[in-house]
Amino acid sequence: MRVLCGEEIALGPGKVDLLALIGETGSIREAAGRMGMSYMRAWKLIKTMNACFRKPLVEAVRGGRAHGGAALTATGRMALALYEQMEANCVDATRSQWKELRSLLRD
Amino acid sequence: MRVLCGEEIALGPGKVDLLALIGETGSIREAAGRMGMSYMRAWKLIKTMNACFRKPLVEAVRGGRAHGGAALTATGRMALALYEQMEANCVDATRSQWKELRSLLRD
DNA sequence: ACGTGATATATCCTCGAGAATATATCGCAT
DNA sequence: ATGCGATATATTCTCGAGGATATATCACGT
Repeated sequence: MRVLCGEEIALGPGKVDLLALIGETGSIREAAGRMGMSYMRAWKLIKTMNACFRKPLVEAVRGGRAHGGAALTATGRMALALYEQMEANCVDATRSQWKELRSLLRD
Repeated sequence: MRVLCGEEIALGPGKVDLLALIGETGSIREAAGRMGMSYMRAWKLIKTMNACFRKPLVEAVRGGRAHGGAALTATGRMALALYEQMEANCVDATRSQWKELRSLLRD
């Protein structure tokens, strides 16, 4: 499931996982590391997300006591929650057809 | 919405549109033309689909009275119908969250 | 003032997906 | 036999997304 914004992908599975991890860890670098992706890649995903929404989903600070960090904004937490709800609802609403379709698939 | 089969995409928006057009036109070439894609591309999509399912979704004949053509198999029609139902159910099941999420998006 | 560890951003480079091209094949009609 | 119009498949080529690398920036401790 993907949420599009023009040609860009505003939200997809990868971006959502990243959001969740940033919420947990409070760090872009740490979140990227846990997903096995480079900091660069994570940062570009975040840049895209922030550009797609009216308000940023992630806000980061440089320097400071903890040498910087990142956190979800209220909009970010809202978008994450909505996406997860939508996904759960989809799985639920397609269960019977999905079962039938899987039986037609090879693996 | 995408249906995966290992690493391959068994069904996605493009493939489903192609299936529908083949059902209507009875020809891979004609269907590809209407979607503005090359015959090669359409043929590769079909090859992938047929490989992902236990039985082919599209069967084609070469030569003959009408100089060949293509048609959906029973499995093909079933898969197409199931996908369309799943999509409709998803849209329905996520309407409220989707509306809320859209209000957070820029466009 | 300087080191530190995080974010921010530009620049180069690689690799592979997909387009383009070319060719083979089929089965019937004439 | 030969032509036709469709499918079938290999081969070559191109281009751009994404990774790798390098560097700048920040703000606080010490």
